[in-house]
Amino acid sequence: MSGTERPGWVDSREPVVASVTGLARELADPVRLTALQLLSAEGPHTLTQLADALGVSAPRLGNHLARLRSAGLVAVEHHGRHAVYQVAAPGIADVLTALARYARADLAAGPVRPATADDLAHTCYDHTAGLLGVAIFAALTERGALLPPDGRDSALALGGDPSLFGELGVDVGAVEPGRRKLATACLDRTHRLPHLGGVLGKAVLDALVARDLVRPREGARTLTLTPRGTRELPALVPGFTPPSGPGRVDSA
Amino acid sequence: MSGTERPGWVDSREPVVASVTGLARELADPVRLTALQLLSAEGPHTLTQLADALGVSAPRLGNHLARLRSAGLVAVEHHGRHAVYQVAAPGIADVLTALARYARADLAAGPVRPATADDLAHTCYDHTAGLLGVAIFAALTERGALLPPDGRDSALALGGDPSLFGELGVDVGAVEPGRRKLATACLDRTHRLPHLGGVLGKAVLDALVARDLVRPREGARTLTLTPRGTRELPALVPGFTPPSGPGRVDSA
DNA sequence: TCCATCTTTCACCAACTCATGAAAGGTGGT
DNA sequence: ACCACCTTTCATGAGTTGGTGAAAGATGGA
Repeated sequence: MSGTERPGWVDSREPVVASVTGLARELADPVRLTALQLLSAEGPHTLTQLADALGVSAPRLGNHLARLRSAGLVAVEHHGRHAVYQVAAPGIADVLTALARYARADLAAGPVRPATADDLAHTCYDHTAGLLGVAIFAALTERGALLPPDGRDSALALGGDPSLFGELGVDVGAVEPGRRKLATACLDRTHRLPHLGGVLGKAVLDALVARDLVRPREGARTLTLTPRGTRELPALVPGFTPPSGPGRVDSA
Repeated sequence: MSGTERPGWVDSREPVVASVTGLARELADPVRLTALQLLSAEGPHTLTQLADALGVSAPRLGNHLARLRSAGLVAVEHHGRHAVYQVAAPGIADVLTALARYARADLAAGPVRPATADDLAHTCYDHTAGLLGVAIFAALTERGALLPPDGRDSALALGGDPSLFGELGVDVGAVEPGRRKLATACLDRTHRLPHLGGVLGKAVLDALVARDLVRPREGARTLTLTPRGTRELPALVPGFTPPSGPGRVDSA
């Protein structure tokens, strides 16, 4: 449908083009990308918290954060001698999610099948991570059981429709937050998408184990899918499709 | 910039990180971004078609397309002396959509409110463009009335649920494609999101005019929202919210 | 006050990106 | 065969980006 050709299609001064390419440039570096993913999923962090988490030096991270700041993507608030960073552009989360999903499809189409058993499902402290954990989180937010993280608070708010929690075997009202937070988002290290943590995350994992859908392996973090889990989880958690065959996947 | 990163969060060899940052790098240039947007929305193009449309020289575009090709984002097929390019990674459309939506929110939050009357709604040949056209297209695909473009065919396929067409006042069965295609995606120049073209696009515009929701201005491409349109269109087209009043907009 | 800690800035150097223009493959029509 | 056209490659040079380490602001506690 390209009819009349005016110059201006490709013009870095065009606002939308400038906005998109500017954002893409910021996301094109591993440090900046990971920092934004962590801030977006898990809420505000101090510079050293972030530097520790990412395993980079403080000056290196500081330079990148300064860039992100002048791009308007993060904001800093000084509390005493600590600099607390948080995302400043709320819409960034959708972009990060779209990119992470693209990467999953991209790698799945590639030569190496990355889905080891450990990648399929494992525990992160006491909650579910891996592809299963990520799929559960996505289903919860899409079904309105959970509000997606807003990058400003490390605690997650519940949505208006907790029915999916019920289908998973969790009675939300019965889950008591003790010292721990009720629900948090925890960025999956490999998939770069959030999974559910906190007391509610533990409750979901307990329910899955109680229903014999997954089974923890002794002394390891890997969760194995039971035959029943392989059969029932894809229907229970839209978007979760174990890659061909039962829980056993031979790794290197 | 690379090399000595410890196995950890920030490692450009980590597959997901490499995939995302690699994609972001490709999207960080106006020529590559626009080429991908055009190919993704409107289907395959020849190199010179693209170069004409974008207003750049053939060698310049060729270099960028070579990059996109080795990044696996586009594929080329040689037909005689023509090189036909098309997108090779289907998931790219979702990323481009997310980025364009981010840009809209980003610019709306900025100092200058870009929503002129012309930007709100105007005609593109004989169909609806501007914010209204883009919102109609998004609503049609999300409601299942239209399948989103797949980057391989310039013609769009209809979805399984044409009810939104009915609500817009269009009887899909009565629309006869003559020489023109029934439905095409046409990339909006400013918003970088598709709107509906083809005979069906004309039918939608005609229906909106017949219902006195919008009114074409004599001798201009600008469409003005009627009071009725201002009242009824937001309910009819989810996602379309005229920025508080027909013409003038004051900053928040 | 001094000291430890957290944060930011700076300059240098290596590596990368991109536009340009010329020239070299290919292909089809005459 | 020739010519016109479409496409690709190449080298150059200007500009940008990113890691590093040292050093300079800030802040709070002793």
